[in-house]
Amino acid sequence: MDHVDRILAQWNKERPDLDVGPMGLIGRLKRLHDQLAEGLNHIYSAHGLNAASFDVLATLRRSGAPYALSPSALSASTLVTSGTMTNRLDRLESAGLIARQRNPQDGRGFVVALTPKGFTLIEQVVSEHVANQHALMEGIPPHVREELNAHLRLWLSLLDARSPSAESER
Amino acid sequence: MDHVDRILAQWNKERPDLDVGPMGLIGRLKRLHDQLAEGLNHIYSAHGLNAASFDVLATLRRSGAPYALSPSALSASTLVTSGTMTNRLDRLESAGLIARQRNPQDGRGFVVALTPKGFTLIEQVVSEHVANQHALMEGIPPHVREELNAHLRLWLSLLDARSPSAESER
DNA sequence: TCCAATTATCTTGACGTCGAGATAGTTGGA
DNA sequence: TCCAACTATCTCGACGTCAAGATAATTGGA
Repeated sequence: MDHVDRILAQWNKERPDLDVGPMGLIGRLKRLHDQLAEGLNHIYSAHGLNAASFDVLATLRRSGAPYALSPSALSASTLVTSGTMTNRLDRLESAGLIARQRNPQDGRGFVVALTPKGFTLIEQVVSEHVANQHALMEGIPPHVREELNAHLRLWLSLLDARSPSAESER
Repeated sequence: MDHVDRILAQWNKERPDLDVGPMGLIGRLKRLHDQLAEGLNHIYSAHGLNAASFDVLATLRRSGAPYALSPSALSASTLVTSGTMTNRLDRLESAGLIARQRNPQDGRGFVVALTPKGFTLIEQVVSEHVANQHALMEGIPPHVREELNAHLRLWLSLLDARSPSAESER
């Protein structure tokens, strides 16, 4: 009897006409998402970061040398708007973790690169982050992980197929 | 090969020392969460609501007659801070969907109740919301739903057991 | 060569959320 | 009866995000 079960019980009493099966699943997924976000945040904040700044630094790091991308490429990769990316970059720049240089090939644009300080930091934080993710899944048996992964992938693909929005796949 | 797979492939190339299995699962869960949130939002916004206001109205509705709770009870139920609840209630009150009355039993507090307009609205929106949730799971076979539900419940219980934070259960 | 259309990025204003602190009212014990 | 401690709610300031629009530079075709 968790938080979600209590909500379903209330609906069953108040609106017995509704089949709230999907609500249970979706609700539990949301709760899990929130708990995981909180768990991940511990590592970020221990290094003066948050999910937004980690997201940018990690994207630059995993893009490979020279660890530089345009703001447009970054916002496309991280699925946020250009305004949001401007804000993130402003903060990371004043923290000295990234540097913006004008793109010599295209005067309209910039190239955003990890500074040595930014590289060193993200290298460390990513290691801790991955270890933390392992810890957050501790106790979940391998076959459960496999099924979860397969089921989430299926659900995601069904939704992506229906929403003509982002995510072209391939 | 979806968005998550591409990220994992980059990490495997750049940091082959890291085991990013859990990252795949957690990443996919986050993507799914975001897609579902977007899907749910369609119904909310069609009625001038968003997730925050729906959350409050639905909590009042499923609490049963007389559809009234204190701001504290509401923020506890919806897992947001008191400041956030004040903001939500301000907006719902100016929209005429809820009414705040001083609590006659305790001069410090208020009682927040659905107005007739608020009740009629949430009654309709909840019906559409539940139908929408069914639609968002269309194509997922029954046994997958059962396994997903069981697995998410397990994961959630493991996390709750470890974080002494909210969620006392029972 | 020019310029209208396009593109890259930043700016602005509105939200929603949080944490910390302020305000007002209640309560239990000396 | 008083008042220190507690409680309910609101206020304030800082973030992070988005949508829409502004600014500046590039580009392709007449």
